[in-house]
Amino acid sequence: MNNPSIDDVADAAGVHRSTVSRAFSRPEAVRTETREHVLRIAADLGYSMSPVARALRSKSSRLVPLIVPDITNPFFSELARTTAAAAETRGYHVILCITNGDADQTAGYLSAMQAMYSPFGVVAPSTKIDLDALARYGVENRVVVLDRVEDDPTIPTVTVDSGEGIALALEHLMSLGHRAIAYAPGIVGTHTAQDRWDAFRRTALVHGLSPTVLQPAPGNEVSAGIVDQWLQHDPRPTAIIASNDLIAFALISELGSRGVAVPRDVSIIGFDGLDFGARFNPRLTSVRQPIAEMGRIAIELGDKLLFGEQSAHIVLRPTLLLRSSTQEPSR
Amino acid sequence: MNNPSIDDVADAAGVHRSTVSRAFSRPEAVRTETREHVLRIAADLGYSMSPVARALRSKSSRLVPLIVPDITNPFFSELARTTAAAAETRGYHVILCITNGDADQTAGYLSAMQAMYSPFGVVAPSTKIDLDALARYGVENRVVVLDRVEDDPTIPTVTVDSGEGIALALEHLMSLGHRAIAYAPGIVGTHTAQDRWDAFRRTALVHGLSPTVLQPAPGNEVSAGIVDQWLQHDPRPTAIIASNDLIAFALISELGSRGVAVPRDVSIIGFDGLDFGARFNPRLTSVRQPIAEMGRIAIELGDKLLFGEQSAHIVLRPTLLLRSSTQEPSR
DNA sequence: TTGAAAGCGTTACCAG
DNA sequence: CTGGTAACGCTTTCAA
Repeated sequence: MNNPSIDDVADAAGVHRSTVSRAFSRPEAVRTETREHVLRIAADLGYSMSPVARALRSKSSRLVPLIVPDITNPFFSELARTTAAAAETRGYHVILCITNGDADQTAGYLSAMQAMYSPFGVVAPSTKIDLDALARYGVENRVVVLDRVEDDPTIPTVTVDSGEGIALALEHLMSLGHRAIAYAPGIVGTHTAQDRWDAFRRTALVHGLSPTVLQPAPGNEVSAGIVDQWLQHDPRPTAIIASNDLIAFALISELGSRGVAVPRDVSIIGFDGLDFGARFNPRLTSVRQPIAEMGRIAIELGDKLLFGEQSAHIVLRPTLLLRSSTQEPSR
Repeated sequence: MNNPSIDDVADAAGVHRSTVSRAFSRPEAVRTETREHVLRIAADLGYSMSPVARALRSKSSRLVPLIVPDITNPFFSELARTTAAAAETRGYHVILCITNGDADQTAGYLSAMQAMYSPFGVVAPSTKIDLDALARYGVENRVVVLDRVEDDPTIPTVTVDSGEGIALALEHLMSLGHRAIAYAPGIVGTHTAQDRWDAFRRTALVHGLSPTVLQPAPGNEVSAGIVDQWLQHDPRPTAIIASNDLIAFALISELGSRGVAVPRDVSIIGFDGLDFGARFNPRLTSVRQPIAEMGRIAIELGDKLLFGEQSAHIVLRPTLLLRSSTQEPSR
């Protein structure tokens, strides 16, 4: 027989199908002897429950949408990896939802999530825009928001302390002797970018530095624009904090193509601490976000949501990842 | 009313639920007038079909597993992006399945795929091992294999012509004046790696070159091992073809940390043509695989499988992506 | 602790 | 072309 159903198991075990059902989903509600017998027969028959039938009847599946703007961004792909791993560990399956930062797509995924009876979803939003869609579906649904502080305290969030990260970067550069330190915000509009920008400004002032920001002229390619700004600045900053690793990579590439070497001519520190940074040229010093924990905690929070637990707001601490893209200023 | 069911629509439209069902799934089997009326009412009510109930009854869902060894590898993440986009276009949803190259995990995903009534799956296997799992689950005829030539001709495949890609790389380097050209195979065991290796050997001989292979000593870190080999070689190769972009990145990083500059001291060409290569330092010249097409075609082939079409074997042609990591040899 | 019956929201099949 | 009936495989009452 090909795909044994619950009735096949019930018949073979000489019990009713409700007993088989209970043996799997509420083992404590079945006499030990019966349960073991049923599970044995089920194993012999190679039975496995139909998630589809279960979802239809119980109105709850194990399909967890992971909503990200762009999976080719290594931050999100590392996040996807850790989230998917944590999900599988707990018997969930991750549905990959790539929005390209488009609110309509996000909305579409959220409604698909309802239709699939997803127990909860994990959202790593790019911009404010995604969250409007959330507001429409998210509150009635169950959603965990990553890397984004949310106004609504009922939505659980997992974030990393931007202020601490920026302070780590700044203090590292200062300890190397840098004083003219610039910040490269990159593409604006994302909430985390804004957080880091603010933190830079604040922290620089605290340390008595004048906060230089390398804002590319609009219309330019971002990294080219930042390098232009850097070249024009007087005094020219001896170190740059990039708002994320991707910006740092692009910046170093652009500098390289103009004959400026990192860290010889200028130190660069990123923000994310992507594994890939260890294979960049030069190896990228960065503020490391605990991405593996973020994924795991997101799934745990979602899981807890099901048991009616209070929504939590977890703030993780970044660490410094010392590699080869920073050194003492040459002057 | 919250989630209107098919019966709600039927009642509101004054027809039977079978008619509503047909209006959606086999429109041509319903009189135009009736169909338009039904669809209108359905839209008014905000009705959308329950994919779960449909899957249970029809034994077919729109959930397509995408099975990859590692999503943080940019080749696979770009593939995931294009595949997911193509899937959504046709009303499929991609389930992200990350195997870490583990056969058990692959097997688990394949059986989950059956349980979810997936119409087909897309597999980008890492090693031979993944395919054994495929065979065991008897889902051979519901799977599209990417980037891997399969022995069984009934399995549809999408691949890129390795021979042509290697020839493109070799001829590019030769046209620059290189004669001492080495190949860096990187991690072995994957089928495509083997293909490219063979192609290099063959093509080098055709061009009258002696095929130098930079095989890292076992136990070493791969990129360090390759660089060691390169340093020891006499005459020292003036150019290296990396078996994929990731190896090229790691190689350039390792060379950089030893004071060897690319392309000044040695030219490097990758294989994949990842978007990210444009942000590397230096910008990476590479053999470009048409990743967007691979994803799209994979979904199309899967789609066709459902209509009982013959399984196809699509071979795509690579192109040369000229950037900044190659130049004339200095000597 | 177990059994029986009634759905969950669809589609397949057979009549008309 | 449309309507009715019976499933799909499970969970959830409610009774025993």
